[in-house]
Amino acid sequence: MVRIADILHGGHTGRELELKGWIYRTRSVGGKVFVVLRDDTGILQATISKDAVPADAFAAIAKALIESAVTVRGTVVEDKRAPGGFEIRATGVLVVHFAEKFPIQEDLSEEFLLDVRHLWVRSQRMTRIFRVRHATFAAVHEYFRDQGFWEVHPPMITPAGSEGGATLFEVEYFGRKAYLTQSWQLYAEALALAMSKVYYIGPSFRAEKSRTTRHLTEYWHAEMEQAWAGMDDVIKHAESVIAHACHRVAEACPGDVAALGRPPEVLKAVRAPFERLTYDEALRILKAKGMDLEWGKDLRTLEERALTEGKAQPIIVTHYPRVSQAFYKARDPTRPDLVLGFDVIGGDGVGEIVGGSERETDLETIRKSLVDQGEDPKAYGWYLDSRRYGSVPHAGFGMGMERLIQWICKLEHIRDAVPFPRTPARFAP
RNA sequence: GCCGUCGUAGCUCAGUCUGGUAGAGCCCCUGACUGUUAAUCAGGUGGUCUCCGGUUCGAAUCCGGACGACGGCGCCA
Repeated sequence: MVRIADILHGGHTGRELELKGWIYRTRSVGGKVFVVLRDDTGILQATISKDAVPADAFAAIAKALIESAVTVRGTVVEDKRAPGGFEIRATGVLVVHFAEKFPIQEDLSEEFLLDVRHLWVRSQRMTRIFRVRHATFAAVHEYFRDQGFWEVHPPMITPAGSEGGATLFEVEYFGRKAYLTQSWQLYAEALALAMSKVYYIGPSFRAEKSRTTRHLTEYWHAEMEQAWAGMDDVIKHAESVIAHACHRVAEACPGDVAALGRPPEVLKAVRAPFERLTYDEALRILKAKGMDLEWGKDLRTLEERALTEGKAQPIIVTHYPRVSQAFYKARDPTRPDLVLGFDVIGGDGVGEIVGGSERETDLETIRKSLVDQGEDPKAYGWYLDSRRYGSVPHAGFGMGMERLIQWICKLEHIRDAVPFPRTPARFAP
């Protein structure tokens, strides 16, 4: 089948061919109808003259509304008057389906677009993002496989959470309570002791009522776990996988990211290592900017924005205070009040893209952390077995795919990084 | 969990302060136009003013409540 993108690249100029697509715009001037068609690769104008096609076909195309499905047979010509510089001059045209009045027009509100999301996904903006998403997923898989990681899959239905008392979606499981996974974390550690280097990309669910431009209740999580590795080892993977994804997207869809507001040159220039600072250094920088954050408090949106302001690529913050960090994060042997944990923080309001850490290997230390956080170690019985049978240093991270895509595409809101976003207020369409 | 804004035609909104027969643009329909770029021009269709209750001779408008949505913060990826 002929692709519009190939026509726009001059690949079919002068040829007679048949194009299938949907009406994106239609204009009529008496004896001529200009129909802009879209397919999955772009938009192209078809020019239909009254005297070049059968009378009934002309009458049909003249009254076909936006989003009608049509096939056009004709010759591809280069013409400056056509949007995009190319058009197809029809010798035949068939309206496969006459669309009803399409609800989406020029003036749009966020609310309405979310109501008709199933139709809005046809827009140029959304299809551009989908192509970038496609390339991003491919790049992340490619990176980990090239680096010798095994793709292994955790369950989506789980008996408990991984982040202490965090917010889980409950599901009824044959009369018992189960939960949708919010991270493969605990399973990853078990799998890393089986397969050494493991990764996976899949959905995570968080029942947090977060009303922000960077939260979804259902999002795609790229996670990795590596045995015989420390924090620095996995930081390198985090930087490299992000850089690799940026490069691949820049190669695969430069026009799409450019149209979305992210010049492909910026993506090509993303390079590891990223700027790295410790939590203590971050606090000093913030203080110099007049933002006094109490030691021990997590960086908030405000602080993350200040730290990434003007940066062309994400930055990394390491060595967070141990207070209120997840129980499985390893203590810094030289500073027991810190953990060997890190975040990759993107600019443009995206914030934390990656969160990771070296894992605590000592059974008793983990037990104590669980108790300190008010958890019952018994509930983590199977997980704690990883510290009973051949416990080794290991580390890993989780990356929010939509956050990465949000950063790459410079999206104002994370919900556009996924076709049908799930947020606290909305789970339809 | 906290704070704020909004709800009128299919869509985007005005009208609400100061109560008196529901408005505009776009879409759509009809007609004109053989190079339009959000085409243009002329005419036309289209309403449970979110819902419930109250005040009033009279409520889109004033009062009370409910519901829904959007935006921001916190938490996280």
